[in-house]
Amino acid sequence: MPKAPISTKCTRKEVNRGAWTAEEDQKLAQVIEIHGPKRWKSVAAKAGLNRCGKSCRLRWMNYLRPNIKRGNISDQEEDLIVRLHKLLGNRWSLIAGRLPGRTDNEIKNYWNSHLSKKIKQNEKQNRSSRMQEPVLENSKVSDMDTVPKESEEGTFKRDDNDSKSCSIGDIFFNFHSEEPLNLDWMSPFLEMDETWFNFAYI
DNA sequence: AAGTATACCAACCGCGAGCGC
DNA sequence: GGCGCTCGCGGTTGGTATACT
Repeated sequence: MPKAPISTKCTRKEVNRGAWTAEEDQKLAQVIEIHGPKRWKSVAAKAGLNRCGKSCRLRWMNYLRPNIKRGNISDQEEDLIVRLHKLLGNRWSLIAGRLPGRTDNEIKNYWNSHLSKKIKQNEKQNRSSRMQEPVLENSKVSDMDTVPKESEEGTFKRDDNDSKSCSIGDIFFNFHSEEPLNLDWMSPFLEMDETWFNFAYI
């Protein structure tokens, strides 16, 4: 008889769901203060919360953690999010890692509700304005043209071998530069993870 | 004022990776 | 090596607030 797949879903009937109460937050924070943010299943049990570990982790990561900023994403932060998304695609945790006090969930929500629309609008405007411009020989492509299509749609893949087409120079050096940059040397780094990024993005 | 549409965001879900046994 | 558990991530859902008709 085949074994049932391991479920990560909180299926216990008695498990609390939905919005967290102030009391639950307090209990969770107390237990984490003592035992640390690990072993979420036991944290939930120790706190006497009828919540699954996953739910506790999410609550801690997005709300209860110290130094969490809420709301009012500044223009600077927004600009950074756009640039990072251009580079990394939907790797929200990496993007959040570059924005102190912001969570991946918040950035993801902000992107989905604000920025994705904004960018689509910009694209439309760019396209329509380009339609009216005369086509110049050897004319330089715009920033948008250097971004992989998938990235625009938010489905940039981690292992995308075509990542060379992402205009990393726009992000790291001079976002609005008119000068073409030779960035071939950087393409190997595009396959790497946060480590190189911490090094490269200052 | 009431009903409907849209925007926002907290929370949930499924999946994959990492780790210890 | 295989299994089970835990964690983290990204996609999605659903409830609430606000705007619009």
